[in-house]
Amino acid sequence: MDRLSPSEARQLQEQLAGRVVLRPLPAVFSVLGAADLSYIKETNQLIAVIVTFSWPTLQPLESVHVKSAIRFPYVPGLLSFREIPAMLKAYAQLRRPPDIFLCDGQGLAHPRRFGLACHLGILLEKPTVGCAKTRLCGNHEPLEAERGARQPLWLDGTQVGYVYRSKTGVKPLYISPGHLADCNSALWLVERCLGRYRLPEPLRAAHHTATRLRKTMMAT
DNA sequence: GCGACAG
DNA sequence: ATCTTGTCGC
Repeated sequence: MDRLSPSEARQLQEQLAGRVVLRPLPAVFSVLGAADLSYIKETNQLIAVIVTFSWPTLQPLESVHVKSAIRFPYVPGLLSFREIPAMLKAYAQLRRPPDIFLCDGQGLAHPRRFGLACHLGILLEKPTVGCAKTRLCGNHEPLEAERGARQPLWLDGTQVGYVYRSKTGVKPLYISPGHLADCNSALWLVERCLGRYRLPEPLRAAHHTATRLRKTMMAT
């Protein structure tokens, strides 16, 4: 999965998309993981952070991070090829592997039905859920402004996820199953992870850690 | 050809 | 993603 051309990457996505399994998330599990990245412009590197939490209490368990050289440019639709190498490196540092992963990006809500969350799920063979801050593709009916409002996200006549207003008056979240999950349980998981803010707490924690590390490392 | 386009 | 201050609205 290293030095692919964009067209080869798209071809690989179409192939791997056939392996994605859609089904409800496990009813019982004990560790939830969340991953996020920050970018170090000066060295053209990525910092990958994975934070794990006990479920369902969401108490922090451990946090790992790695620096990784960028091997693939950012291309809309091919984000996973840029981020996954760093995420796998961080994953190897974990003492206790998560049962389920929350990802900062799309899952099924992708032109070839193979967003970042699907890719990570297939490689780790674990349930994953995608939670993106903005839309990549798909259409939906108008969303009410109140917290909790939701609309199915459609792509070519099939539902690929939900557009979900996590807080009143904020921009919605784009939630879609990655692997070993489905639209409804993906939304359920995100709802269960919400705290006071727009983003689910695990992703906020991973994002804050990644951002803080970037600034810390710039001074090194 | 034109607009859209996760992080 | 990152570059960036004040400011409008819950």
